[in-house]
Amino acid sequence: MPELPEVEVVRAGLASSVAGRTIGAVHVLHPRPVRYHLSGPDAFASDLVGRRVGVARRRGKYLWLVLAGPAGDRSALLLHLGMSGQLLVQPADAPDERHLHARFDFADDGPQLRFVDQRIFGGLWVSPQGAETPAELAHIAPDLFDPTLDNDQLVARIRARHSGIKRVLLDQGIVSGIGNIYADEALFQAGIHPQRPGDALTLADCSRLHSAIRQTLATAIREGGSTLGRSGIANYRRPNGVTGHYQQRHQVYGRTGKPCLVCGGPIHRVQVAQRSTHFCPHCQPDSRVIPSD
DNA sequence: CATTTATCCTGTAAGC
DNA sequence: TGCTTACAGGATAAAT
Repeated sequence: MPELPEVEVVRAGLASSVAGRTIGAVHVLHPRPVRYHLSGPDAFASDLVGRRVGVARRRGKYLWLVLAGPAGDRSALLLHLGMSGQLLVQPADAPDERHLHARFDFADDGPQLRFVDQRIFGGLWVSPQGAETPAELAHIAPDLFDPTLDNDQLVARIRARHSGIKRVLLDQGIVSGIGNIYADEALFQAGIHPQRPGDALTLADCSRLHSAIRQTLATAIREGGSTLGRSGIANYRRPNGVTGHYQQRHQVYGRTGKPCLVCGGPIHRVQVAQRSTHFCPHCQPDSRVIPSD
């Protein structure tokens, strides 16, 4: 479930656990997660050994570790968790996790950084000039916490789309960081039907949606993100192994058929962009424009 | 051109 | 108990 809140919590966890440490060895146990590092797994490892980890940054669902090193080198270790990726900081003597695909040992022989990913949709690669903003992220829009976000432009782009608003929110080229869970939660909070066309949103709708997204994401970050299910394998955890708690605050996601916490009516589920979409038909009417206040 | 779908993977849970 | 099918946090190339 790594969406913006989970990635931000992971970023903060890495900032406090691996920043300032020097990479001693890199073990790639499965080639797929480093598929975007075009020179191959061995080159991926050798590009990182001896580098000191600096600041941990994030944009949308991507995060990167700036690498201090030879003067003038501005490279970064770029990471994406995909659907089921986890970054765990573990003692060197901890047994290998199931689906452990890459391990970073540090020169101080302290806890290791491990990349674990059941579905292997995630990826790790070195971005040569990626210290500020990796070139690989050129097509990814700023997220709602990015100071460079142009809100007027965002509203214009939303209202230029005829697709349903949920599909628009999931498009990382429009605004980044929002995934399936937080799209549903934010649209519920804003009182907007997920299939309302973007070009049918009023300015007041956009303003309410903007506030709802920011509040939803900010609260989720404070709660450590959302950890779903009980199976453990593919579940999101912070690098220190602690689970998130925001799933307890979900209003619509995963609540199909249960009573809406506002009006009591049943939560519906439909498919939007091949993703399960949860909403309250009463609180999120299809066509009617809801007054701002 | 904008928009939608099919696909990459493994695992779990539900239905028969 | 076993087998089959649907579904799961995302991103993107290919098709429409």
